[in-house]
Amino acid sequence: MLEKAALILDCFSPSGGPYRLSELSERTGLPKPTVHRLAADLVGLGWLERSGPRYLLGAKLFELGSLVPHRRDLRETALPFLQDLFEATRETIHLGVREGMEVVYLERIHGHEALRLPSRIGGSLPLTCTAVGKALLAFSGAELTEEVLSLPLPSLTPHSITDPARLRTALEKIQVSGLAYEEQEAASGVSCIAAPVFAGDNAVAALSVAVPRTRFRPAQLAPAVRTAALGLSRVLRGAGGPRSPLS
Amino acid sequence: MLEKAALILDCFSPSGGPYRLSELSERTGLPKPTVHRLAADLVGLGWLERSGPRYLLGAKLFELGSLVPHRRDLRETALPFLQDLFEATRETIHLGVREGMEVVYLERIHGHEALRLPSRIGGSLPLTCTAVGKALLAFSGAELTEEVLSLPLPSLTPHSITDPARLRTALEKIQVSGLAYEEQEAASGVSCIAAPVFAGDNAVAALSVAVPRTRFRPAQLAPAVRTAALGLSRVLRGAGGPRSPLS
DNA sequence: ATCTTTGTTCCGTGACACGGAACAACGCGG
DNA sequence: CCGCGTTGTTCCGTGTCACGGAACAAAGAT
Repeated sequence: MLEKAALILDCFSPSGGPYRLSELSERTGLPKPTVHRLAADLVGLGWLERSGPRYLLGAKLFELGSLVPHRRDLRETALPFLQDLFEATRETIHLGVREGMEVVYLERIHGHEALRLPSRIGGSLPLTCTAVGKALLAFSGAELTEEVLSLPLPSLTPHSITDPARLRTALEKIQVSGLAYEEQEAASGVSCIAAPVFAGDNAVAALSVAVPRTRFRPAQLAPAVRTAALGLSRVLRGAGGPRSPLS
Repeated sequence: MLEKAALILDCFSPSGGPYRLSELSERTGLPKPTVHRLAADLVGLGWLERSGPRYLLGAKLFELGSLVPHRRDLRETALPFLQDLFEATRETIHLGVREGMEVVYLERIHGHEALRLPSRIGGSLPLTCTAVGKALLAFSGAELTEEVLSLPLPSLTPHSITDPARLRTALEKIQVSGLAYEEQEAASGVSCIAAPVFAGDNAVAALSVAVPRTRFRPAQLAPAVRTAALGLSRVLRGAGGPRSPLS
């Protein structure tokens, strides 16, 4: 029963858009009466909302989602640095963490100029075609790198790297420089530069600046991103303590 | 069964803190084996996580919560204005909406100086003792005002307004000026100024600047807050269209 | 070493989730 | 205006699986 409720809620990933009863029934594979009953229950709990014939994710989920400790704490301590980075660049800023073989975005701030990007808070993208993802991958241990390279590389645009050899050399450069670049691999017309945030040897997060390709000036962005990432690393080291628990 | 799962998850509001099995059992009133089984199921779905003997809210909830349309869309269109406001003031910025007789915060951005405030993203506070809440209340129709005034007024600090008459005159001033003030009513040592965001006659949101009491200069903050709120109102009007559906 | 508290497993019982079928309410084209 | 496909809702008999007491195991506390 929980499982079926989860199936229903998962329909809303990643579009979030409203669905009708029969769409939910079709997408979940559950019979209509079952969806009807469960959806009603979920509405009662505030996990879904219903406006006319359409179902939407409910406010309660927003409330619960905001409380998830990992996400909330990191976002909270990172925010001042993201703001610094935004003020320094006035471009779109990302904060992301690794989850399996994907990057999950915890925060994304921007000004009035809306860049059309596939990244969304709470959403995930392949590690291999975003700057944040590459920064994370380059500092997540050799085993993960090998695993990623052994699988077919997904692509978001025609520019996404799909050649394992190219990716490998790219990762090596990132490990040396501490900076990850990406040009139109996640969205056409957008370039990106990212720096890893460390807590120990491995990256626990990464932050990036996304810029329209036409005005991408890496030399000017690099110091800002690096500074922000190092500042955050330092605060995390101090806050979590050097005793940082393994699990 | 869904209801019981919801009881468990609701234990994490508002602290979000980790709980042990028996704490969950006690807080929910459910017998231990039941909680044990449900918690295991929830972990399987990613709605809870378990580190050692402690349960935490899981990453899946963050993902789902980020998709809730009302919250996400408003937050997204408001963000550039929040950034403007932050750059102009370099103080803590809030974005909130009304939900029943409380204000729910959708966003809170700040710099390195951490103000100790009761407001949290996804969290809710009484309408009556926050600037955002008062701005919302003043423009949510007379019926709601009367209902709020007819009930005992909650307080967060000794400075919170508890006298209905005082609150009534305060609301009238807000309706005239389009600005809501609050001094140490939500947190001692912190003052706040808020402006409503309109979509039609009523406020759909409000945004505020929170400042340490000692450097609270309303005359300098007021124009900035008002400008941001009006800018957001204008964009919302344009985006949602003047045909804005009722439901 | 003993006791207390917490976590886990087991399992018989019965509540209630389940979904096919039948019905009602739309919306559309003729 | 009226059939007709689609979608939403209600009903209800069946069978399942959630339920939680009891008993056991593990971890701290004294």
